[in-house]
Amino acid sequence: MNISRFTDYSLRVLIYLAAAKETSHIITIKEVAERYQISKNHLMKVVQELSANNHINATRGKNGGIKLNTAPENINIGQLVRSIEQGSTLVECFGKDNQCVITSSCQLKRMFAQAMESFFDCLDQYTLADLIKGENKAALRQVLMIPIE
Amino acid sequence: MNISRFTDYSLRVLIYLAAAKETSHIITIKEVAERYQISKNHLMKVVQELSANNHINATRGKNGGIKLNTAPENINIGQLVRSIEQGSTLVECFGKDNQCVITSSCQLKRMFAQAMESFFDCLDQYTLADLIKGENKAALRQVLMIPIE
DNA sequence: TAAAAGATGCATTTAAAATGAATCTTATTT
DNA sequence: AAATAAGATTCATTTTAAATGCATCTTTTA
Repeated sequence: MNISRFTDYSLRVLIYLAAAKETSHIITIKEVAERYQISKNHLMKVVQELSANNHINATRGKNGGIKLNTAPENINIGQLVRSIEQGSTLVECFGKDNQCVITSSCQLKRMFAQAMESFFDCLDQYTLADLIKGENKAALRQVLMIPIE
Repeated sequence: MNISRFTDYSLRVLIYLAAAKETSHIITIKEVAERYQISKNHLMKVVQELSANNHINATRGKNGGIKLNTAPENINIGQLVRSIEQGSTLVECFGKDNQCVITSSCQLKRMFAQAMESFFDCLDQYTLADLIKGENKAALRQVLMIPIE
């Protein structure tokens, strides 16, 4: 059972931006990629999607960068992961080119769909704010080398 | 979000065996692979693991074959999928070679672990028997061409 | 107008999973 | 015993989706 790195990176970007909130310094994709030591190219695409979904605001050009578009309290983790992982195929029968011969008389799809809902419902309890509260915020700023100012 | 074909096939084998229960005819891996139109080689490995976990009984040699080792009512789907998918890495930080720099101050792992538990807890409500009850059993026997006798 | 940011499309690489193939082991039947 | 038919095991190969890289385009500001 696994979730794409794309989704993982999406969360990392949001965590970075949330941890850097109330900080004057401008955050670029390059910086985020460097601090996490991950592919800038992949991160570009991640950012692009987060931007398309209005979770973040990306501005081009000199002094451009990325920032949160919504308060962390209003970014729900379940909704977010759902939207990114939407289109993924949990098992063959969820997919477009399903070839399983018992599909018509099989209850697995229903069952798995329900389990998946439980998964997301659980994540629905959390917002981005929950990920950076208390001691975590300072710790994240330190390890990500985000200047406090 | 996805689950391996290996797990999918495991469930298909069990469904086949459960649907063929109370039938005198001996079931072989070859037959199951043919009826589902899937790789026999892969299925061999699936069967091997199901056998190792005592879910099914495999006998070698002439007139050998596979059969359920437990009543379908006693094969819990959640427990089964958990055991097969155990060792999988939901996201990087669940894995052995985790390189994520914020791991120590990140709440995602806890959160995802909880969501995964919800997923499996949901599947825990079902047993193999639930997958072959009512009209489903006859329908499965038909599409899988299992002789009724 | 140059530089610095993100956007986009295409190509390539990677890693995991799936599959194939060959051989070994076990059991049964003749 | 020998032949046959089943699963078990190991190693190699293929497939596929995901990730990454690269090149170019667009936008913004100094």
